[in-house]
Amino acid sequence: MSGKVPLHAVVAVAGPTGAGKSELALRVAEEFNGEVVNCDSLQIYRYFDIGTAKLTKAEMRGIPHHLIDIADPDQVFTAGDYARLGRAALADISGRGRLPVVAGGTGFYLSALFEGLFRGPERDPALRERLAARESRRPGSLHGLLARFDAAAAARIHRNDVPKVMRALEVRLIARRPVTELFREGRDALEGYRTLKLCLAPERDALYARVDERCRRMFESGLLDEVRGILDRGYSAGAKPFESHGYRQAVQMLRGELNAQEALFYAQRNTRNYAKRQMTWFRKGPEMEWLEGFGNEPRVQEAALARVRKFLTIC
RNA sequence: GGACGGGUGGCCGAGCGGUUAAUGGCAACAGGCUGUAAACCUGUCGCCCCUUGCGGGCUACGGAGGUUCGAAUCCUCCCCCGUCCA
Repeated sequence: MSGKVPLHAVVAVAGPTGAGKSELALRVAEEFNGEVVNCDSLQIYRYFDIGTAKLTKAEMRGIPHHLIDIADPDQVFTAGDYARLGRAALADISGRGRLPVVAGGTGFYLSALFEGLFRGPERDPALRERLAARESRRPGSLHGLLARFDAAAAARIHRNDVPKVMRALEVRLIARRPVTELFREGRDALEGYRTLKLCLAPERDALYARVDERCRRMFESGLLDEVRGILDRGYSAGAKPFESHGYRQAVQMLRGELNAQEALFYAQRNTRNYAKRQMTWFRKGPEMEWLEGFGNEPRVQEAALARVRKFLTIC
């Protein structure tokens, strides 16, 4: 570090769905003159409100929120896009002398924002289409191809994980260099900031109970109507965000493939499974400051605010 | 009362005389993840023991008997469940 250039501060609030990230982030933003930057891969999308537990305008209590409703449902949005927009938001907020508070449960986006991605080519739809066709003709052939072009990558990516095999191949074909080699050149990490990463870690059973309850309320408060509305706007039920839990089941219900009870059951179950995966992701996260409990608990909020206060005095 | 069909590990569901602790799916638990990530993928999964290696022991397919070298698989009786005829 040069020591001359003052570093801006940024706080992140991570944790599994339903842990109360939004509430805690809001609290931190209110307390320290901050603005919230969304880091949820689905709140990015317009019209997907109820099922993504987006805060309403009123719930935001006047605190500016960024990177919410910035993409249409049929738009391809990647971690790279997120990292770019996220950094722009950070710069903008810091530039105005305010504190950016990143909030969200998409671990991959969080790492793309802070740790960065490797410097490689972006996705190439045409190439992918060709590769996908090949794979569907002969399942497993992509992994075989990768083994020839980039043995190291083939060794670390399971042959069944087609999306990752495809990305590795795509990189190799476009950059004409193995991904593993590009990885070694490091990531495009965020610079110029001091970061404090908080991660909510509620007790498992309590979290699951809350997730179940939350899912029920989503259906009760019009998730189905929301989905109908999105489809009425002309978006296909095959659009990416419809693949997510809750929305997937709502679509199936509209098609008559599930009844209300089943839809709720599967939505709850998949959300619980997701929460578990998030915890796995964050557990290994570097330099995480753990907060046991939910983000809306006064006790947890006090602990978080104290932590942030201390962090800001060092900055 | 009669005729069929069925009761399998937390659930669903194969197996129908022997390499079967028992295919598979789900759940559960653990984990991976460098541009679609709320996605995609992997491992474990009856109990106990030597942390040793495809190792050893025990308990398991509604219950009780029986046939057999050997049964979840065949026979008998009983108990449940479903459909149909009365």
